[in-house]
Amino acid sequence: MFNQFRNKFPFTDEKWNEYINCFNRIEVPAKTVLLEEGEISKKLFIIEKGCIRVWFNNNGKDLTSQFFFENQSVASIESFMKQFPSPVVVETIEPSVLWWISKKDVDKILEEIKEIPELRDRLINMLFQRTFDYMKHFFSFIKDSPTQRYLDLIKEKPQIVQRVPQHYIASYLGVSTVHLSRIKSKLVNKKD
Amino acid sequence: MFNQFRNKFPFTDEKWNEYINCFNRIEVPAKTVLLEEGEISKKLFIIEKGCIRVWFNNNGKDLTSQFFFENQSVASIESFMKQFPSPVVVETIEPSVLWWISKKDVDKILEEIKEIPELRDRLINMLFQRTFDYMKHFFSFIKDSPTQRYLDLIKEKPQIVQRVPQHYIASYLGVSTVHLSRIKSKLVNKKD
DNA sequence: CTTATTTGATAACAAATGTTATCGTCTACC
DNA sequence: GGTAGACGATAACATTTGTTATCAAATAAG
Repeated sequence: MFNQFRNKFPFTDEKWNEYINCFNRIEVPAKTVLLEEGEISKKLFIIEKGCIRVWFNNNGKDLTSQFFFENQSVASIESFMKQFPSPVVVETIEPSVLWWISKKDVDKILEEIKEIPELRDRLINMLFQRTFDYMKHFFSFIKDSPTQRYLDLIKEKPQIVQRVPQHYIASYLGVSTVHLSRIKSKLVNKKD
Repeated sequence: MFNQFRNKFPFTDEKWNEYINCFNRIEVPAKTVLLEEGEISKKLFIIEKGCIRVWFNNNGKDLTSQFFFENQSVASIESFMKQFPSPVVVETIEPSVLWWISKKDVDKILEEIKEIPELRDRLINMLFQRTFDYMKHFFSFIKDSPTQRYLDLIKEKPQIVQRVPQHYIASYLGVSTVHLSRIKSKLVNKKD
């Protein structure tokens, strides 16, 4: 699982192994809640196999804000970083194989590597990039119609359209499942 | 104009005056465009008197993303910081008295004060805060109805409701002017 | 293999929102 | 003081989207 990243980090083999050993492998079924709303996040997950969604409760309906797939790391960033109660739920969609690392170990590693400016910059960049992605998603709610958002999703994140059940996609696009069905059927008819 | 901030900065009088002298006072009528869409931002503005909106063109209709009032600083942050073409237009709403400072002078000052960690942190915090505000605004588009957004606006930013023409508020809330009128009239009737 | 659950499509109706047009008021400017 | 333009309210109608209900297909669990 981790060997593929080995050459990206300037650590001694000893350090590398020490860090790898902080991770714990688990297998969970579909629809496993990894972090409840209101809970304080203590674990960061990396996906070996499977798929996770992050959502929050909005007047009884769930609104999906992000999807994650293989090799991505997942947490309620605000809750994990600042140890606030999480505003979101983290939940598997498919049966998944995950590796988790505790907040304590992450802090320890971050402390140890903070002298390596190359890594620090990469980390800050990662956080920024995620923030930008988030912004872009929100932005599209204001700018684009649901139909346009769906077309963009097909183009830019085909994995989501292919692997995720449609009602989660509807909740990600901010429309009802019925309306997403309508959108799809209109698109098909337009092509004819 | 600047004396009110004097005690917030740990500079010698000499440095303070040098920095103050980087600012240029201008008076402009209402609806003056301070930064065009696509232009690279070279000036940061501080408002002594008046009111500014930042908006972008979305399929021919303008969509206001932010309002600024007295004592706030205004720029297309992305364009000013990274010298990209601006995605937004910066435009006065009322006749305004502004102070501007050039990108060059800002860079010079930032370079000089980067050794003062207190100031650096305050600056980073400011940027973060603005990003959070932005996020919060976007978020409300997904979570809340236009009516709810309008009620929140009255509560949290009464200045906007009081000073800004209604069609700009409609464009800020993401609804047509007609619909904002409807929302207002429904609210009035409900109170009776 | 059988059954329960999940998923997705569709219809019928309701509610929200946009569009266009008209009118009245207010304000800036000559 | 008169006039053009900006601003806001309202009506009538169109379009988009949500809601509820029903059915069919796919999938998972026993």
